[in-house]
Amino acid sequence: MLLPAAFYLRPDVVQIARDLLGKHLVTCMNGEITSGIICETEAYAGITDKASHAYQGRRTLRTEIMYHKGGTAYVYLCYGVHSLFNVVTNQKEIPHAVLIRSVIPEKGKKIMLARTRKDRITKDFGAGPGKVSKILGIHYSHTGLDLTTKNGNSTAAIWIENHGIQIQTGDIRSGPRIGVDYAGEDALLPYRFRFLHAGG
DNA sequence: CATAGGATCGCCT
DNA sequence: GGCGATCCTATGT
Repeated sequence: MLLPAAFYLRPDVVQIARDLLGKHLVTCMNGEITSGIICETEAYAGITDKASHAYQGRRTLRTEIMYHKGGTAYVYLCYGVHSLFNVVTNQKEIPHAVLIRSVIPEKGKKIMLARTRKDRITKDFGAGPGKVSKILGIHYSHTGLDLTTKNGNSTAAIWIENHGIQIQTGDIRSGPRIGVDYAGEDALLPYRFRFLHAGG
């Protein structure tokens, strides 16, 4: 059920990005549980990937989290407004990560509506990395949280569950990542994965 | 210390 | 489809 550390410690970040499709991303913020089914991800392949924050082994206060062991949350602020949630993968010191780009709301929909100040859940409610964090209550201050325990810290916990959803290869679309034009030829790598669920 | 820019979103036309 | 919001982070002086 709860994804074990071994899931994240595997060496192939692209495979992990595929495997995360259909898994449940769960948060518990101040006692409020919300969750969504992951249906879009992007792999960021560490020091050799021009699109990665850790390209060429860059280490800064922000990216240091990427060098933690697989199963750690890497959350950072984008465009001054959006917290983007990533799953760190691979062994300690190897800065691979998977960006979660969209989820289908599952548990705690009422809480999500309150967080977004909307009155109903539309089809694109959890589509987009900024929206994923918004509806699940994830903030960039949550960077560094351990995803392999439900305990987190006193106010926040994030984890991922396997509910046994089987995804056929034909239900996955891959393609280039979004918003990484600056990455030259690496911008063309097919590191983005989408789960084509029923109705979408 | 100053500055430029970003793995986006929502509202406007 | 075009654009402004909004502020942290990284880098340079």
